[in-house]
Amino acid sequence: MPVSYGQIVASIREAIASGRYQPGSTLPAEPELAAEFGVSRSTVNRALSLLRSEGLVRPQQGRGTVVTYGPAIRRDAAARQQRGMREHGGSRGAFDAELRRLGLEPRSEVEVGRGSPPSAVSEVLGTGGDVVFRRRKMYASGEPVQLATSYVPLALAEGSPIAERDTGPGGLYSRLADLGHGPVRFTEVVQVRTPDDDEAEFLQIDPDQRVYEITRIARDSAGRAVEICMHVLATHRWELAYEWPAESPT
Amino acid sequence: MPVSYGQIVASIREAIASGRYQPGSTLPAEPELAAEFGVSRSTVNRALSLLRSEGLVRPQQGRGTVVTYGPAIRRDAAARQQRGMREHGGSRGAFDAELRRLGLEPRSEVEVGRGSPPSAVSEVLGTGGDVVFRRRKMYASGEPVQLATSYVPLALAEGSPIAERDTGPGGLYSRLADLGHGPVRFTEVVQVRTPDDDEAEFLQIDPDQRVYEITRIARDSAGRAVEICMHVLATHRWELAYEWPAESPT
DNA sequence: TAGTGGTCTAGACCACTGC
DNA sequence: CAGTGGTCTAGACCACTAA
Repeated sequence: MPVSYGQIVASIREAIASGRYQPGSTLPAEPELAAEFGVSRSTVNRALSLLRSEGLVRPQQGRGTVVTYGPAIRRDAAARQQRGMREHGGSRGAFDAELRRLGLEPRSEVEVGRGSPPSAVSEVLGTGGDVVFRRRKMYASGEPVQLATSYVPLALAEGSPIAERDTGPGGLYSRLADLGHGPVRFTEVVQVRTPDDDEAEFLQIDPDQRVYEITRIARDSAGRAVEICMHVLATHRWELAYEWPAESPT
Repeated sequence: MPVSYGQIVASIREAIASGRYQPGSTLPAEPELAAEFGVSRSTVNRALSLLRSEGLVRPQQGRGTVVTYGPAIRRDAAARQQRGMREHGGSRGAFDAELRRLGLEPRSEVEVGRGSPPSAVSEVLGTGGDVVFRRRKMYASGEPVQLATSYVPLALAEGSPIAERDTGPGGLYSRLADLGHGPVRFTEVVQVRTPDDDEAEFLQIDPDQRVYEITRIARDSAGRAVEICMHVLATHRWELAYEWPAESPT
């Protein structure tokens, strides 16, 4: 009875969990593992591919296969929208504060523009018209970790810092509040999928790894959607936290 | 230049998205696709494996590879804990109402017991002692879709319907309210990982597909954790929805 | 029984790394 | 240069399905 591919996955995964292979260390080479398990290198390679797609291991051509460091950056959805959180986070809002609290160095690149949004977005915003979009690339201590694109109806954003590169203290939501459309209620929908080519390249992940796609809708006190934001994050680097009261006010 | 595995994935994915391959229909056989793309069957098989791990396609030995029906059952975390939702949902709480609204037939199997919880759970509950656990297997129109295990401190649950198979109208949270420990605040943490063998078998998914692992903590008005519940759901069948107010009361 | 997908093999060629 | 992982091949055997 040959040793199956799944057994090799389980065996290596267990060896990592138990500490026999330390994070940062290099696994035995594929031909070596093939000999150890008594299988061909193809079979070992397939097993390592699965572990790579989980983010447990990072095979590198010419170097070897290294065990990845721990997992998760926590994204706390409720806390991000707290006023206090935003104002302590420096000029760019929640992402900065979030990462600094974890001892990481946040950095963002913003691209601002106008145009017609994807149809799914324009349906929710209701206005048939154009939007201001803010496309952000976000880094933690130099490593790319998140993509986010915000859409705000052009009629709201025009003439305010929302349409500028720097939205000022407190970020986008504080500017919406200045305009009398401060968001009072948020919804997020979380999905998991494989990244497209652009996302995979930016996040430095493989096409068979997984990303969260998070769609947030911010509504003002009149119930109008004033911003839609789509986030893309690698699932093996992030965990998502939510908090809400038992009986939400309507 | 050989046609690469990634191109085949992209090509088939696109053919499905564009409707050239309809949900429920069967793809051309692997040897046929191999001829079409000019590659070996191994390469086609690998490409289909990836599409299978995404849940886009379901290869079946002896039958063929069928295109999967649409994706998502929505799990609305905030709405689940609304009193009105619970009471309209029949006897077993939120899950039933959730699925009925989607036109699916809910069914649950519950196993109730006492014992010492996993260490991570007992840390949060604070009490070093035992718990009542409620392990549920949940089905939608006969198909297994969710695993959930609740932990409630034994001191709280003892002598109440919480420790029985049927928790009565409104479910577990209504019984906690009866005891003066009705939850007023919820937190959930979402992670994505591969299923263990038991989960894969119950959910009828492959070991390289992905599940959400959701950890919910329910707290009473004193801030005490009165229940911890862990959910396991296949990522390709569910999307998660959250809703919360801008300035949450402390 | 013929045809399907699941899996493993032995070998090959490649791009890349580090000495 | 030798050694690494990435990928593809041609073939094999298996378990399973449907006729």
